[in-house]
Amino acid sequence: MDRSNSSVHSPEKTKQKLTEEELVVLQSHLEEWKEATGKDRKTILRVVIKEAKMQAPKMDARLLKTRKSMYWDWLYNRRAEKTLKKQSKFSKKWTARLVIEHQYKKEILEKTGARPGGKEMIKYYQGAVNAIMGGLSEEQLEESNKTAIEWSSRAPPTDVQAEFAQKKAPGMMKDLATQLWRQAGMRIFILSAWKTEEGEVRINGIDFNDKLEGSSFTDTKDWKPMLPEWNAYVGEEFVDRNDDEDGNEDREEKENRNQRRKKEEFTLEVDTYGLLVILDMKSLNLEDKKSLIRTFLTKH
DNA sequence: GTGGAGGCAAGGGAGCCTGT
DNA sequence: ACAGGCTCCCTTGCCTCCAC
Repeated sequence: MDRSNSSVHSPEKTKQKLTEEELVVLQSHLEEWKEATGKDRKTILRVVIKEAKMQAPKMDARLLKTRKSMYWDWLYNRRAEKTLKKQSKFSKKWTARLVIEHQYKKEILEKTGARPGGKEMIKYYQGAVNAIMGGLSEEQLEESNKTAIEWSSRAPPTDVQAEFAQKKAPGMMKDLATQLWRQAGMRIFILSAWKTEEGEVRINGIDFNDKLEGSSFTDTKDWKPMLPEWNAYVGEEFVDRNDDEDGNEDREEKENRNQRRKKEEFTLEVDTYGLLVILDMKSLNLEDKKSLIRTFLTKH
């Protein structure tokens, strides 16, 4: 932000630096910009141009055009401060469309008019999404847009998280383990805990070392002693997170939750006696299953 | 024989990248 | 700033491959 720092080389080619006032305007729209996509970014840029132009030094039409590019570049280059070069491969950006696909899943499938899973269904899927979206009001679409920003910047609701935990998380963990091994020569073993859509806590130890030029940790070492501590932590952590989640729950909801908490504690307690909780078998491939079952049998 | 993993199908949207 | 090309994503169940 040091104005005296402007380039002294080939001044005729050097753009005039953005003023502090212009930067204030840009900064005020940055967060909005980061969460927006495509068309919305253009809308934001228009607002920025309108506001920043008032703060900009006097200039002719040609310079003004350059200025607009500078605004765009300034915002674009700050689109993801933390990972400027590359978005994390683990991040997920929700769009209004993706939100609608999730929220209207049942209606969309009905709309395809075909048997789920068939070629016909796949063929008509996108059209069905478009039809559903076409049937929504401006307000509903705007709401989906807001939801998309909310889900991207904070987190999607628990049912979406549960689905992700089941369908995508195993692949993500394998990816993480592979990259850490390749890029850092690092070995990891992941002890995880997550909540299903039904609200049950599942615990899983997962290890890809035998697929990464190494031998399996879970297969060759006794990792059971880790479980009691982990279970205790999970018991506390998952309960706390729920209580913090929303402040406006009614009493009935709270009671249901407490009942659920008891069930969780029971599950976890059993676990501390040394039973491995491998409820999430679906998420494991054959090798991992064999490995876990071998470990399980060895320990009993 | 059984059962899991992974590929596959169509097609529209969206982001990224490159070049201008 | 933006066009165009490329790649990936998303949907669900079928089907093949493979290990046991």
